[in-house]
Amino acid sequence: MAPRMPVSAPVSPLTAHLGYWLRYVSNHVSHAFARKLEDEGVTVAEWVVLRELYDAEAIAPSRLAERLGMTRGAISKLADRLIAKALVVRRASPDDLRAHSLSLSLAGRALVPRLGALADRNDAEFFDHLEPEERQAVERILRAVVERRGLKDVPVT
Amino acid sequence: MAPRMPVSAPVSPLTAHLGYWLRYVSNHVSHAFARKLEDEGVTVAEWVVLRELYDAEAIAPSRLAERLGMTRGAISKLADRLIAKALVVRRASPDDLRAHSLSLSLAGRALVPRLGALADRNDAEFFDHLEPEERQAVERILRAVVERRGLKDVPVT
DNA sequence: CGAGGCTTGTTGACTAGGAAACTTCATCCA
DNA sequence: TGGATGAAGTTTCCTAGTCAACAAGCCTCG
Repeated sequence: MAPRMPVSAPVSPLTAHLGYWLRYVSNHVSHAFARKLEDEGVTVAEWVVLRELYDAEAIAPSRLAERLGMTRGAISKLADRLIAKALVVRRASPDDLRAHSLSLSLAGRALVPRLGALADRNDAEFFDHLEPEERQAVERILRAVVERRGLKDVPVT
Repeated sequence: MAPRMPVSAPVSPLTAHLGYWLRYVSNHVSHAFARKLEDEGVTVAEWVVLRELYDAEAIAPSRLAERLGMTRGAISKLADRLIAKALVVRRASPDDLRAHSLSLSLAGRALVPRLGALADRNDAEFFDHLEPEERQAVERILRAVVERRGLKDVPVT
């Protein structure tokens, strides 16, 4: 009957949660990607914006904020940075004096494929050893989670 | 032969990368968890530290930094906050005058099970609809990625 | 011994994003 | 028509990290 430290109630370990593993791996993937992008002078958030603009031709900051799950404030600053890097152009809308539009500069458009290659390479480094079925299973499951939760805003960093 | 916009080289969409889906889902899981923790006045990073200390009795800030994949600077400030909330105690080591140790206060120890329940609930909200095999498959695959990359530092936010 | 070189923890400068206030403009409808 | 309402963007303040410089203390080996 030795005196003992207070006995603690059992609490699930961090590793018991799928969310833990998602965050763990996701953080490492993003971090590795960030280091690759560094050489091109771009952050992950900036890459996401550039990639989004690559398809969109031109897009309003608000819509971008919705799509990326960021606040308009954040987009405003992000756009400032991208404009300072001459990768993005901001234009005032002729119809609505409040509205603006963002689109890629020529330099921006030229850069995206290079960054895309880095993104491909990064993903491959982490996941290429998976069996195709495994890879598809994970993607399918994650998509289903998104679907089920009705998530509409996208992550960023 | 109408004049056309510059034709863009094909670039994989963001959604082509598994890393994208990991980040997407992970961000939402963490965010939802953060909102639950809010009621208890604690952040996700703080929860991770508390949970870590729950098992460890006492631990050096540096070790914590390694385990959590944060810098010592970040841990230093994080500890300040937890101490300010009276959830954690910092003691100087008698042997090594540089070294400190962090451990839970009684209030901290009492809080962890409550937070653990929130963590369980949060994970369940996102992933309980999965078939057990699906859930296990995802966990197994993510663990394998970690193993394979030799990742040793853990994510945070 | 004692000087150089680690390690430990803290601090300050900086970065990126969120929340909310604010400006400017459009719109709607009484 | 003109005042209320609300949307678009920007800005300010706050938080929470990193990085790099630092002080203090340990340790090693000449």
